[in-house]
Amino acid sequence: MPYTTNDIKRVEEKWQKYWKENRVFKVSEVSKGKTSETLATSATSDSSRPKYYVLEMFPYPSGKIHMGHVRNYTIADVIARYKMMRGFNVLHPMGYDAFGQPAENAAIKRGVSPSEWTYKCIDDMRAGLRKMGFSYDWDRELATCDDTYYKWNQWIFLKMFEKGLAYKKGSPVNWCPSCETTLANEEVIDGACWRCKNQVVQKDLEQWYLKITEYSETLLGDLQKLDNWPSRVKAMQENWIGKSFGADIFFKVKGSEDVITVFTTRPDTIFGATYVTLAPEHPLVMKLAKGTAQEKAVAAFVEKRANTSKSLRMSGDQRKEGVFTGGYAVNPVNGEEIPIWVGDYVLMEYGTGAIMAVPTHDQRDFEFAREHGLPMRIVIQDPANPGIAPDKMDKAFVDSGALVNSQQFDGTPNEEAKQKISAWMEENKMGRVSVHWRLRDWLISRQRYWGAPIPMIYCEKCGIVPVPEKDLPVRLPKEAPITGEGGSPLAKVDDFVKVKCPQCGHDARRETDTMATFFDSSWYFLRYCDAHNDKAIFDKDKAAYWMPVDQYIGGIEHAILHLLYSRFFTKFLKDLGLVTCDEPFDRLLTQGMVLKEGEVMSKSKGNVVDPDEVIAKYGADTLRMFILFAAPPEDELEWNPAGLEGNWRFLNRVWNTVEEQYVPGAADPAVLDDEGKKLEFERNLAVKRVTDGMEGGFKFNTAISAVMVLMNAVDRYRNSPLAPNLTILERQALLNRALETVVLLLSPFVPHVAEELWQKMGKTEKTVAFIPWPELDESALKTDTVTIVAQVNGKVRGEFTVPRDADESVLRPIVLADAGVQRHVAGKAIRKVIVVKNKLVSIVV
RNA sequence: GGGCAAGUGGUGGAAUGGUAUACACGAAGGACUUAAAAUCCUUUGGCCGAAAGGCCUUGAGGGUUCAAUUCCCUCCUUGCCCACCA
Repeated sequence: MPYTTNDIKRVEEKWQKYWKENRVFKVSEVSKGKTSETLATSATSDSSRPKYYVLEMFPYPSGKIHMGHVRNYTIADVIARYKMMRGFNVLHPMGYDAFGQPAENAAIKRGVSPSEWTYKCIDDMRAGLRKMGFSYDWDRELATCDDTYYKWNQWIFLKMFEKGLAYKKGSPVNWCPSCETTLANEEVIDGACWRCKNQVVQKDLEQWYLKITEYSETLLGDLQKLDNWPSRVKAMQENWIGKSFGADIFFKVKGSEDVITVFTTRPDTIFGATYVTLAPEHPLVMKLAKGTAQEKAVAAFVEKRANTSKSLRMSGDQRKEGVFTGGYAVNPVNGEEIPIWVGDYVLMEYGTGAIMAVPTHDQRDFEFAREHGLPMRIVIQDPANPGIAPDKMDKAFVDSGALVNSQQFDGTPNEEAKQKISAWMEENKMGRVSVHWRLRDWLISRQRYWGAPIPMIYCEKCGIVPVPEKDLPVRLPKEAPITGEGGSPLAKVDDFVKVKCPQCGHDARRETDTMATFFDSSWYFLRYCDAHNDKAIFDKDKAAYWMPVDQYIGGIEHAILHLLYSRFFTKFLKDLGLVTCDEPFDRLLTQGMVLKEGEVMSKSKGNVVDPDEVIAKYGADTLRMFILFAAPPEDELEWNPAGLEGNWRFLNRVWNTVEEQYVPGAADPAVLDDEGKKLEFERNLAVKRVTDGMEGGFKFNTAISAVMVLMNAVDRYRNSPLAPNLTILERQALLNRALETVVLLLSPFVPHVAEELWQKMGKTEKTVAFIPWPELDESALKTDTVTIVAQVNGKVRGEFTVPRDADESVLRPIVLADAGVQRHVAGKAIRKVIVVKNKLVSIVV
């Protein structure tokens, strides 16, 4: 019977039901050498089996799964199922990153509670995931909005507070006026809110921060351990952490006790500093201007700057504006008095908020100096332009050269001078060698409702008091006035706010901000190790068994935020003694986007293809196969209905061939005929190619193509004449073996069809997911003869079938006897013959 | 401006120094059919040629090598990330 739409539905529902009811993918860890109970249908759990933890980035439950999810989770599912067949004890969990703003927006728009809306979405999501046939251990499912989960968020926060890693400070923060909440630096993209794309402004607020900077050095250094991460993700993190080596240099302010410390990565240019520039927010700016003719101009500049949003400043022409402060600084290396300016191109948040300007050797300083007519002095000679005058330069010279105008350092190559001058300055107390980081502490408080409450209490007598551990979780009140306006909704819930101080017992107020949702997702992979523990965040031994995640899969958009925060949390929890690994994710695969007509599929572009519709027409297996076959997992994937159709036809062909050609019970032949040998060769070649594809970087597209090649060989074998020394049954046995291999090799990709065909083959002992992966018979790949090519002067001139492993003495006469080769060799002297065994003979004339 | 990828038939893509274009899609022709769908078979990088065969071809140019999509240099294009970070 051909494979029709009805069959797909029947077969896919049948197996999804079977997997669910028998909890086939429930996994048990081996803890303290003890084996926990396991279901008969799933893999037997014995301590000799190595563990494998496959994880995909859990979804935000927006309602329905989309093609991006389908791609992400299909890739993970193939890996999980393959590892199961290879005998690993596989943990493959799923959950929901369920806190966040869309739930609040839905509450405002539709009047449903965020909780109700979210749990409904989770139900829909789960149904969508089940329809794809993913091999999750559903017993470990979690949602970050459950108090059984966020209780431990709060617990981590308290531990961080205890260790001084969570602290509150007032400072200018990124504020999204549309979302009415603060944002982390990482959440501001091109000056706009990452979620709503509105312009972000700066606001002075008291906020909670996590001291991620405490881990800068190890977050940077440990990137080196991540051999199996894409290099570009590592590069992005490296950039983001941004370690700069250089020097802090002390400039005394003329006529005052004040000292301006500048940071520079170019101490070699110190003799070329012709002015100093301060950031507008620098505390000395107004002090310097006070009482000078510049006072008004400086005040106006600072004011104007304060009223310009960061995003506006960064957009536009980036002309360098600034004014003279009226003050002078003394260059410590030569006693020169140079003017102090305030300029908008100097950022208070980076370095010391002050720079020494060397216009000849820094392009920004150059532009500022030109704009404002400031002096320049060359201190590094451009080898291509010796003796050029500063006013003849059209841009700063930033390459290497020897020092000039630098006293005792004249003639020193500048790279060498960096070290020498720094050391010399340090010795003479003019400066010190220093390192600055781009990474800032992580702002985690949000003025929103749908998040984990920050477990802190404000008492007039005792100050900031942490909620005692025994009082966790601090539950989110069910009802709160969510309007999207006027700050934290929780502040308006009296029952929540009013609390007794845990220390003195007097009236106190709760913190009403909630945690950024990236907090929730920074440790969920640890909770999966022991998802229902109500006594502890997780059992240490269980985490030690499962961690690190062996294979993590998700989108490149999380290359910085989520992955950096997760690394930070893992390191913190390791310091607490709860985790044994340094890094949470051993291997990382970043899957490419799904495109349609060259554009990313997205709701806003209106070009989405609904997975449900595809499943209804072709089934989940066809969808899975198309997604895996059309492009390697890391590449972009162009949605192609014709390709989908092609994969559907292939599955039909496999289905029909098994139904019509597979006859159980045939006995293997003692000796193979030539056609049989060929089939066994192709069968083993497919095993080798699929296995290599799985082990060497998840090349699913070529793995599937290898199975297609095997199917082509099966058809050829069926249509070949029966050899005289074989019985029909013996021939049948070879065909059966090949078809069994086809089904097993395909099973990680198309599990429903594979289960059904496996059953049709009469193999009912257990689900196909735990049948051992086909073994490779290397000897079948060693044919007696091989095809080699002959090249003359690097060009292919002939093809030969020769005995395997023949050497030059055998090959040379065969090749030279060939007419095609002779045409190009005759009459010329043979200078060299190169033989690559079983591959080619190369003749140089 | 800095960093990282990538560029191969009509299309998605394959090949990690050794037969460039595997596998699939699409297209063309054929078989089956009253017909269509489905299925099956054949052909399918370009140019010259009746054929045998020859020449060209992996963004462009150069280099290393008997041999380069693959290694090296220069340039062009596209995508992504970061960015007045001193």
